[in-house]
Amino acid sequence: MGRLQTNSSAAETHCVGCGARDWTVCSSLTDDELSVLEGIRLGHRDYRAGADFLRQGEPQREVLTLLEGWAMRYCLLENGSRQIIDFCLPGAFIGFQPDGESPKGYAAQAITDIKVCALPQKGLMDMMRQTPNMAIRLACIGYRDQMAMARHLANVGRRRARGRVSNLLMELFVRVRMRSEAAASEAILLPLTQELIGDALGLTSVHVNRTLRGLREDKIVSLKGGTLRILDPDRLAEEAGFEDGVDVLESFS
Amino acid sequence: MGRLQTNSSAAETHCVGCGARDWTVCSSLTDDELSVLEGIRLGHRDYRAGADFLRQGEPQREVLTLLEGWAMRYCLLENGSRQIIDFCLPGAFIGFQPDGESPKGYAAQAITDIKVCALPQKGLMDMMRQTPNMAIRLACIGYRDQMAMARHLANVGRRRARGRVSNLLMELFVRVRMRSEAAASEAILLPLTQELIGDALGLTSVHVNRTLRGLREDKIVSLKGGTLRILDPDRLAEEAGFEDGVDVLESFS
DNA sequence: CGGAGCGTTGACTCAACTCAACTCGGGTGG
DNA sequence: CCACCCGAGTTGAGTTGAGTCAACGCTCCG
Repeated sequence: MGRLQTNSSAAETHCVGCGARDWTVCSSLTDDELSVLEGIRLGHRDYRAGADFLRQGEPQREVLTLLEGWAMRYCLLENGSRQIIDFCLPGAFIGFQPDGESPKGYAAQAITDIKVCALPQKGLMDMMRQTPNMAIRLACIGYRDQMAMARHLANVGRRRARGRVSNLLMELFVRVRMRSEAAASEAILLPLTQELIGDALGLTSVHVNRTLRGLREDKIVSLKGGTLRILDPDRLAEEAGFEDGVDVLESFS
Repeated sequence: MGRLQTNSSAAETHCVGCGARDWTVCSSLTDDELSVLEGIRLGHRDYRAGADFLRQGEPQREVLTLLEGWAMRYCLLENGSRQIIDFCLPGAFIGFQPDGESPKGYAAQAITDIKVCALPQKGLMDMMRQTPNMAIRLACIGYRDQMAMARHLANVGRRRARGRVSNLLMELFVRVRMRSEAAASEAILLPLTQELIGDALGLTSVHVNRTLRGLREDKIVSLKGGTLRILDPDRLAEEAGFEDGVDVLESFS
């Protein structure tokens, strides 16, 4: 379901040459540690846009690192609505749960076509026991993501629609910019529908639409056909509640 | 400011006898590891209700384990409003940040008078490098808290006031119940003002008040003078969106 | 050519906010 | 001991931000 091919074969690159490595768990591992990791990994996988590659309520024996494309983690509520927890960019570490046996509290879905690198939970836990470096790295990622989620929570809980949307766009802009070498133009690709934005921000897609119109009419941003253009960075930062403009970058994944 | 006394002295109990231990980082450490930890800890501290024992924007060289009382972590927004990230009960691990030097993204405040156990960030990191067990434990806590925060986010983003309040009360009830041996009566102590509840849920205190009135009039819960009484657990679970009633307990801290 | 999915817009509704007054209880100082 | 004050909780009236419902346009794709 959505899965394109089985574990890809010999053609698969080694971890050392991994394009996403700078953003993954694997960064800051020694070459030795990296080869251990390479020993236990289950290989790469591709999923189509829209594929649920991690299901809520099911236990999960694997952990995934996003290598290419956009994904998201989300919670499904009993009332049928969906809360998007976060948007994942290459390097994101998805699905880790200390207690591998208990059912996951969230699901994950591919937004664009994606490629992931799969690791067995168990093998990873074993490795953590032997190489503290790995355990530390995982802990760091866990707390970093926690911070990002706290910001997201504050955004949803305490800002009006315009502020929420501005804040999210700003955050995504920054995150995308960080991993593309050339920071030349102010346009980035944002493969999000208005419904996705709404589900991340606790708004309806209709209201996201109106809000975006407002921002467009005020010449602050334009989001059209998957392209986000920041027309007035200062105004946007203000609407978004970024006090220090773009200095906060460090704290993003 | 709010601090009652300096590091308490010899009277301080050993980690082995720590009353909060079952809920702390320290659980699941061997006696040896525990004595290492005991070697680096900075001692206990007491803070008055209302004291900000961890400030947003300042780097933090210490990590705290809550031993007694209630606390909260919160974000202050530029617009002056406050978003409560979570409520902390004894055992909570507060203030850990992989990169100890960068400023904290949130603050923490005592809700009641509290007692905490302080550890140096640096010492802890060193210990993690030597005892993988500790690193693993920290990672687990980080991901567990992440899950709790995701639930909180979903609650705030995708439920109406009545559902949010019900959900929060249910969660707190369960958490408090878990750490009190006798689960006899249905009443617990909840030292939260309506304003705190509002700031956690993205509501105004006025609206929390009306919502609580509604729940009281419907004979679902009563929250009066710091005492929470669940009058109709089933209805509450339904309002709160707890599908399995009280089976989800495991996943709480 | 016809759908399906996404975006856009308008008209109407309603949940939650704002503002403001008033109560109640506990603490404090004269 | 009493008057006062302050913080928390209540309640009402009016406002508004966001949701709902519904129609319609556009584009891509089969």
